[in-house]
Amino acid sequence: MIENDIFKALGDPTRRAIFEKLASGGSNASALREGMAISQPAMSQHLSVLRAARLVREERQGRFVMYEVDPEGLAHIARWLQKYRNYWPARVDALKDLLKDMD
Amino acid sequence: MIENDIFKALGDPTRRAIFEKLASGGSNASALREGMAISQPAMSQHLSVLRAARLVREERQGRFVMYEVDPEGLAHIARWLQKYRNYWPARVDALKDLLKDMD
DNA sequence: GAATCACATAAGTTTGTGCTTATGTATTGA
DNA sequence: TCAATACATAAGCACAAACTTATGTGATTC
Repeated sequence: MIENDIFKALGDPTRRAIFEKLASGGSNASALREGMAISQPAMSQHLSVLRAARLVREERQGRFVMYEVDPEGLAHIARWLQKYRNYWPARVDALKDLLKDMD
Repeated sequence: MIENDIFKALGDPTRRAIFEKLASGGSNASALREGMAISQPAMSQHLSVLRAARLVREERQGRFVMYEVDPEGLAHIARWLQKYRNYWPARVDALKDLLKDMD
């Protein structure tokens, strides 16, 4: 049940902050820590949780490990959300616009 | 930080099951329990968490309390997701279709 | 107004989560 | 090959979360 991993991963504010940082550009684990008052092991553990949820993916580059957003996790949320489309309020125009952009 | 409440609420499989049930039709708390191997207090507590996250809303009807999906929580997830639209994979056609339906 | 029904809340227990310090592992460069 | 760097893993601790049983509260019915 991947939804569990995804929602649990995003249920922690520190992890969402890390994810948000990565969303504005890939980075290695050490660089991610800058300005974040978080220990190295804590960061490593958070990244591990995000990776298990497929919200983030890694690629080793020498002795650094580059992290970046994995679209798979986000896509999964989008698919989950879609199941409840009947309940979305009428004012999702912003979302409509964004999808127009993708054409 | 409402995202915390929302994602934490959805991070529990029992709570997602409850939400899913409500998505296919409003119901009172007792009716929700049917076929769910969950105690009455547990259900009440789960509903309380879902309500705090604005994923669900209630309305007292006599001595019953009707629960139904609150669009506000879902909309909040949609808005959150939208921030990362750059990372959505190209194949979100299903989502596009759904938005066409809303026109 | 007393019993009953539908549900909420309280208090306690167990398990899970997020952190810490300590140590291990892979890669690089002197 | 040895030290340093970048990161992962292990173990332990404190707190939160999900359950339980017991009890409280508001609405209905007799």
